[in-house]
Amino acid sequence: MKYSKATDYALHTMLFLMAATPDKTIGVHQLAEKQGVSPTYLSKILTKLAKADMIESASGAHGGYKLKQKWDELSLLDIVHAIEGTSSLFDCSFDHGPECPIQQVVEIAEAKMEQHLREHMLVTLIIKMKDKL
Amino acid sequence: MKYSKATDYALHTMLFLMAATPDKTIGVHQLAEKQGVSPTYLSKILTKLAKADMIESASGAHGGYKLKQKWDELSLLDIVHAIEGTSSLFDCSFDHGPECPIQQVVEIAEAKMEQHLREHMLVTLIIKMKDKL
DNA sequence: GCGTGATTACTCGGATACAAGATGTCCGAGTTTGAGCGG
DNA sequence: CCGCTCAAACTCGGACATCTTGTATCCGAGTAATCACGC
Repeated sequence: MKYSKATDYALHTMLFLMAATPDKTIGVHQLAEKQGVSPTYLSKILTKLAKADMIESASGAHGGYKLKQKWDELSLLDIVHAIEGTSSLFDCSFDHGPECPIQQVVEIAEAKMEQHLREHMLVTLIIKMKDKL
Repeated sequence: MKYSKATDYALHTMLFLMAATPDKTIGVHQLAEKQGVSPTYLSKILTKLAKADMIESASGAHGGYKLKQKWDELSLLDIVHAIEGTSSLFDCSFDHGPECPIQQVVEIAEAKMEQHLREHMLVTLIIKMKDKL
């Protein structure tokens, strides 16, 4: 049970974009190189973020990705959800009545984790690590 | 990002064992049938629980699995850890200094989830659903 | 100088390849129980 | 009635087979900027 590497790439890419001038578009190539990923693969991940309306892509020469408007309101959870999806951690496959007690406990636990991720904005992370990007 | 079905099977199997007379050994076949899994596969999962010292196996005729001593002290988290492993949700693959701030946030979030799972004992779940097994 | 077209530098999206892990099956080996059988 | 043997009913563990998902690459198509060229 792990977050995929895609989540890792997505998070770091968002930090890069925020650390740079927020309005500037940056090419996939440059973003990929910093993290040692192939540009095509990163592009796929960024497409997901674009569909989640967090960034937007500009095609053509000097194209690339840049942040959308409310980028300073994004939390860690937003990114995780965009990449990993929002479905529950646990699906009870045994039929015992309307609600599985195990399921309920796990869902609350999951909610606590998500709450913590929701409380942490990407912007505040930038401050902590701006010099290390 | 999901718990595997194996975790699901493991949890339910533990509940079955607890709902039955705790000292009784029950065959894999019977346990598997209730959940609609193949006995051989379930056996693999139960081997993990046995290695984690939660249950013990008795071979030979009338063999099967039964709970070990401190079964009433087991939490949901114990089972999850036994099956899913204990490694962290997130591995930062980007090199920026000793500690990745993202990593720290995720780890705390994860700890909150685990705390909640740790607080819920399997025994208390049994009470809620004893009639539905 | 200005429009037009070609070139270049990009992203986009689908198709595909590859790898790893989850899921599930098969079988040979070992172990305990209990029944059958001979003394 | 006792003890020995043997078959039956199990689990154990390793070796596979299969399926799904994550990871990654390739390429054709589209698009925007820029440059070249002709008027």
